[in-house]
Amino acid sequence: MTKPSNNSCVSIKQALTGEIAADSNICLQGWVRTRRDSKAGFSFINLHDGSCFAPIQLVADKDLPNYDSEILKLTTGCSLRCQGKLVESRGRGQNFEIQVESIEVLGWVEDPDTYPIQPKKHSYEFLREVAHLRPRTNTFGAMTRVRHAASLAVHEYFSQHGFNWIHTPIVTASDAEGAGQMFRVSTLDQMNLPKNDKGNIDYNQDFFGRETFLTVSGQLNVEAYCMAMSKVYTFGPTFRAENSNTSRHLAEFWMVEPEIAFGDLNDLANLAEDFLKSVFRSVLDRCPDDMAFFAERVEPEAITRLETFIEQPFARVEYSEAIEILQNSGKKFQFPVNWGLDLQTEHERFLTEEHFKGPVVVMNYPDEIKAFYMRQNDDGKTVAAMDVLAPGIGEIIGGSQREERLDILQQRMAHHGIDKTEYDWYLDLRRYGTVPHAGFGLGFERLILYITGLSNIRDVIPYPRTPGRADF
RNA sequence: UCCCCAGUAGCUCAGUUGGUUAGAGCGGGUGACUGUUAAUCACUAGGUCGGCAGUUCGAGUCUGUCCUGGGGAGCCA
Repeated sequence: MTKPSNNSCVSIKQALTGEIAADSNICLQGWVRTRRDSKAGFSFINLHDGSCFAPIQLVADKDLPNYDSEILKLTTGCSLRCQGKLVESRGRGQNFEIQVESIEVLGWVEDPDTYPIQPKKHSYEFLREVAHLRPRTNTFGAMTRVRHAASLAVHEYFSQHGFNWIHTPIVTASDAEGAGQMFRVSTLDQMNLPKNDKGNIDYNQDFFGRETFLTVSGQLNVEAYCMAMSKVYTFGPTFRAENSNTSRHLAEFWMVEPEIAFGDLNDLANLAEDFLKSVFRSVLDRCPDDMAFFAERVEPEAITRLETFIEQPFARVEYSEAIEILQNSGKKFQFPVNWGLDLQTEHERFLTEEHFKGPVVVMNYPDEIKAFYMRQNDDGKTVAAMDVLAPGIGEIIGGSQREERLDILQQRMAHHGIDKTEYDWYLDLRRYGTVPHAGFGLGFERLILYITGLSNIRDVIPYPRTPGRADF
């Protein structure tokens, strides 16, 4: 027997936003956040269902048949279905509430004493240990809705600007993209690895007939589609096996990588700026309650700094100028500032937080510290690379114009020790109708960090994967 | 991977120069009270003080080591 259809139920969001007429009889389903009893003969139950930030208040009268047997025993986390009338609230704190006509308990909390999610402040560290239950908290509910809104905003922006979303592969054979350590993908018996005549592991016998890994970037693949579709982007999971233990790194994260044909580094910087502002605007519009919560409880500037970000043009500075600014700052840095060295975290922070007091695009870096595919500038010593630095989180976007000239790309590959045979297909893109093109990579979780004001990247993805941890 | 910090009740924390039976708030249970808002009040249950080894008459407290977590750095998105 199946239960009666519940499709007559509405979401708490629908009930609270005035979408449903007052005095309507409606059905709601959700989880109990708190219960308060009045001996005057009723209980208040705050119910949440993830549809919006606010819970809805159920007013359950003692005359309900299961009042003593069940309703008085509801604790935080219990799930229930409720039938009742949507009425204007007689109390303060909410406009509408539900005058309950019936409550059906769907799931009890079997041991309320040890149920980890309580209506109180928990530490983020503790909540990471219960990552399967933390979406029931205000913070993670809000983060989840904001993450969703930002995802949609990414797709909407690109779609409205004529980009095609390209589903680049997760499994790759490229092992030298220069973007970091890779996770091996293999079906070989780890206890009994086949060897070739040289005594090495014989990957010819592996699933793909060769060594394969999880992708560290969809960029090279998406460039090929860029050379046909003109404007493309990837948005998917990315894997780095670096032993990075910081609040800004994950082993599995989501990356957005647009690529534009017929464009140069300035076009790319324009795209980055317009794109970020559009996403922020969209999240502020879609998630006002969630953002208000972050501003109130997590980061007071959460909303105002996004608004400022949207209004102000990005500062743009040449790498060489940035070095001069740092050298003339009078600041004592722990790491040296010299032309040819990469910017350290402390340098990025000075530029964004003290000198420019806002986001900065740093352009045209020394070629020696950048990847092989970045376009050589005419000065012979820099490449057309750019980083977008944001206050508080550092590098949020890294990108470049790509080297579209076959001979120079081959020289750079040789210089970086890249095996040309592995990248012959990539060189084909320069042999057959090459055009100037450019693209960047955006760490999606870093974007969510910046939007929410949360400070640890493990708290803006449902199940964080970091060195030594792959729970849940 | 390197440097620093932390680990005490289900959770958040206090615990003095080493000294009897380790405390509080929240959460749970019981009761009182109230159109309540993380309600309030009273009572109550709940702890091998991260593991192991050591110093000491005596260790939550000191030492070593391991584990776990956090912050910072490197690497990067």
